[in-house]
Amino acid sequence: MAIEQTTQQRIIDSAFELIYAQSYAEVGVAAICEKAGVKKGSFYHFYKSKQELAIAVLEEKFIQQKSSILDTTFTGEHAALDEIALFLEKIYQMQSTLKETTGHVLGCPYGNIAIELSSQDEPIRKKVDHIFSRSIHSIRDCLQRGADENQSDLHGIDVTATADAMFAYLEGIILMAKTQNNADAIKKLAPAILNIRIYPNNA
Amino acid sequence: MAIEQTTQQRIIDSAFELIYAQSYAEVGVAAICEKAGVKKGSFYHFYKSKQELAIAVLEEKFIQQKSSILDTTFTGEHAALDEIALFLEKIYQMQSTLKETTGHVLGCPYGNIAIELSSQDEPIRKKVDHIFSRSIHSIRDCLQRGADENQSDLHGIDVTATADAMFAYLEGIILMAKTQNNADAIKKLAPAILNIRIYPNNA
DNA sequence: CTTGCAATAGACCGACCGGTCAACTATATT
DNA sequence: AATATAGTTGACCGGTCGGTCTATTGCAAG
Repeated sequence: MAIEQTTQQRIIDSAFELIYAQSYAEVGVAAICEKAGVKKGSFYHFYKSKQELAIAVLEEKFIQQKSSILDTTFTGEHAALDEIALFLEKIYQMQSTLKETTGHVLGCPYGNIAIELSSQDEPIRKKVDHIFSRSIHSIRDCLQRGADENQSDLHGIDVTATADAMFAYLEGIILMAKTQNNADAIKKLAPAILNIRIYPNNA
Repeated sequence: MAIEQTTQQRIIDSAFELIYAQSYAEVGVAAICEKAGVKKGSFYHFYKSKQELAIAVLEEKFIQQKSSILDTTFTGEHAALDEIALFLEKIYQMQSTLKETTGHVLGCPYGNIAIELSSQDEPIRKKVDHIFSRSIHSIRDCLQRGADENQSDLHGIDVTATADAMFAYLEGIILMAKTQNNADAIKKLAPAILNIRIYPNNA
């Protein structure tokens, strides 16, 4: 049962938790080190800067969440829109749990970083952009299958643009839930994602 | 022609510009004072803390933007969905101009603050929440009129929830544009806002 | 002319920031 | 046992943070 974690893993986990609960700027390297039980010198042995750590955290945590959430939701076993609805339900559950345990709806860890740092730190902006792309990819594949199988009225949509739009809506309702500090906003607004559509050449 | 500004106004304008372009945490009181041409002692004569200033900035700038954007868009002179489309077009224009002038799509000034500080600073969270409520109010009134007049297929929708959903979508596409540092994302995703609908009792 | 107060000025504070560094230890290889 | 290397330690750096304090100015009312 002994959970043996490497120093690097403890740094990444601590950094994620602190930054997610607060913000990138608010969490200092010293706080991350303290939580991880690591001295500052060791920290800079593994990462040459706070920024480099942040990028490692984003990648590591996304990979974890992709396999635990995205890949278990978009399995291709159910109707496309059912899988999307299930996805939002899981997001709601997570934010709801966060509210209960921490007192705050913390929102999307990647969206939070994107908004805080996109205009100040280009490497981090690109990292989040890439993570968003990979998330949207899961939605796009789901929609593509639905369109190919003539599910709902998905036939004829611009699959890529519609996946982008649905993801944007998801980020939007998470932002509202965080601003209201109330996860129920997600539950209330979730259904509307199912009738988002973008069609080709409607410029 | 002499634009005489009070010290307080210069502080608020400087703070808004700096915080909008960077972030709340990244911009120090000293930087705000320097940009405003004010000494620190004067700053703390008017505001008892950086937080108090931030709240004043949010209120002041929202009032300005409400009268210059919301009130000139949602006039009741056009069809409801036309006014909403026009609103998104204006948002696109603003972000596009920002990209050209500053090199960055800066996103929503209130959404940025909400995400950065909601889980750390309750008074600021509440302030942004209230600003969002007032913005959504404009959309709701617009939709209500459209529903009353049987425009499009707006009759029978949950007007309040649909207004919330449309606003969430707006925030979402602005977030995507900021993350991609490309205002065109707004233009591409904007049309889908028009078929967002939430109906009563679909729990 | 004087009293009083809003506004300005700028030196100063302890705390904390990200990051560096030289010294030390543990482990694996030869 | 000797060596090399990865990992650890904690003191230390200059700079910045939000905020305080005292002294001074400008102006308006008596």
